Amino acid sequence: MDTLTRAPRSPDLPTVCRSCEARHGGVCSALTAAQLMELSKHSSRRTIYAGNEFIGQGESVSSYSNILKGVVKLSKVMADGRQQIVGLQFAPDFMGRPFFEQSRMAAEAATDTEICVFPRRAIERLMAETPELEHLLHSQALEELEDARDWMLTLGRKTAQEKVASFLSLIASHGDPEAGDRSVFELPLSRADIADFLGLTIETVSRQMTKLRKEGIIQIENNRHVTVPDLARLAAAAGND
Amino acid sequence: MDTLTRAPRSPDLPTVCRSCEARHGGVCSALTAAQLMELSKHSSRRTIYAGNEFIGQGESVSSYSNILKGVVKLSKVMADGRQQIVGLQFAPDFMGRPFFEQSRMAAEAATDTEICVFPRRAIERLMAETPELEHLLHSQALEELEDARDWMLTLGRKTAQEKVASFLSLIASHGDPEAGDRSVFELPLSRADIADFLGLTIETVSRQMTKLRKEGIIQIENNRHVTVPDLARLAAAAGND
DNA sequence: TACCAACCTTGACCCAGATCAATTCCTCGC
DNA sequence: GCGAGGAATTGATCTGGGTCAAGGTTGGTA
Repeated sequence: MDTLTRAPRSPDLPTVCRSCEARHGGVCSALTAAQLMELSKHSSRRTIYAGNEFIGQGESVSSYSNILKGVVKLSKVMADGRQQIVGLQFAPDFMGRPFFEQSRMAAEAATDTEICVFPRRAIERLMAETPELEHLLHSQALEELEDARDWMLTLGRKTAQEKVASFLSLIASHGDPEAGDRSVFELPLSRADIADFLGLTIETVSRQMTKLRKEGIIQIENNRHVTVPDLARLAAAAGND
Repeated sequence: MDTLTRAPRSPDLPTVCRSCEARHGGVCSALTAAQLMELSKHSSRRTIYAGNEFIGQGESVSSYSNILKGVVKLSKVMADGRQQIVGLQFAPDFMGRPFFEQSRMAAEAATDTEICVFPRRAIERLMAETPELEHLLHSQALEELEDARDWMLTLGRKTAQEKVASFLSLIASHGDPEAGDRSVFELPLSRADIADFLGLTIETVSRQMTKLRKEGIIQIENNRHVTVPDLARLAAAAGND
């Protein structure tokens, strides 16, 4: 590993994953063009339809992936069926649990999702020879940790109203930036999923959405299409300082 | 960084932090003896008494530390004072938020605590030149992330009874292993802290402890000293499959 | 050995959110 | 356009855990 000579990054070669024919998110930006080409040979694109679970809780994981499009929910389930969504992954997030053979949660497509899959071994080899890649994944993990801890505050200490407003704020800030306008977005989750994310019931989520609507903080069309006239007001309703 | 020659690990030199005169936890095991000696020059030992906050929320962080003894609680506070403990750090955990200049939470000693402090820059320099160190901190971060997500399930979906039992299980499994027996331990947190960790009130924590006591699942002496006759029964009460 | 202050427990009551039970609303196939 | 079936809303009622209010313990101090 010490003796490995890394190919210099060449600006001539496109830094895209060939098999995906799409620019990857974070992972690829730490790789040289040569490494990317090599990785491309082992990677493949997959489409996963909404509601499809593609990694089960307790399952062994032999591949990692980049999310190219869509939203993936990560959840933990108790023996009696109680469920908690512990994280959402948006494009262009990298998904994988380096070092853990067994997944301790399930991954399911919330919306129709496209991912680029590479074998676990390929990433681990690259990580061993490219400190920049490990650094990138490390900082991603720390950000996810920070997000998870923010959500713990939401779960443990906020009221139903604040939880729902927090969720809407989260989606507003992670929503498709192509639309340009952060104040109009589609909800990627059903009411049932929102409830599982917030530690509430479907009925409570629905009631709080109605309440926010009647207070003029949000507008809802066709269940999923949300408009927020004033994002600051929503943030205030979420209890954010 | 590519050209840096790392000193070989020498078995003759003790891999301990000189100024601490104590063996470090994870961080130091990835360093060579020479690096450890160098790090020792910049590190110092500190004692922090229970209840002392040593990193404030929003404060800028210029040093990292190893916990040598004691328990540290990490917490987030809302503008109106509602508080959530988002993690506990036990010896010999490494504490620090590489890459984040600003701490987004507070760190406070739960019990009397001894830490070994080094400047942020020193660790960052070492991390840049030692991939093993980054790898170690990366895997620690992933484990903390997994723990945080497990706790999200506890916060979002468990009953008060299950939450308290989950907390006791956690302490039993992280408690001082010198005692040998995992079924007898001192609680490192007050009832108020336990409540903040579980998203409950003091009164509810107290009532659930009494209930567990009356059911014979635990014994309590002097508020803090706990005996668990049957750890499996406690785990079952915590809702763990 | 007595006092004080912080911490913990217990009781009575209340309310936010859960549960149970209908409707009503979308979406999609035909 | 029509109907079927899942998804969402709304209403009525219940309850787990919060709130408010006393006491009881414990440990430190003199």
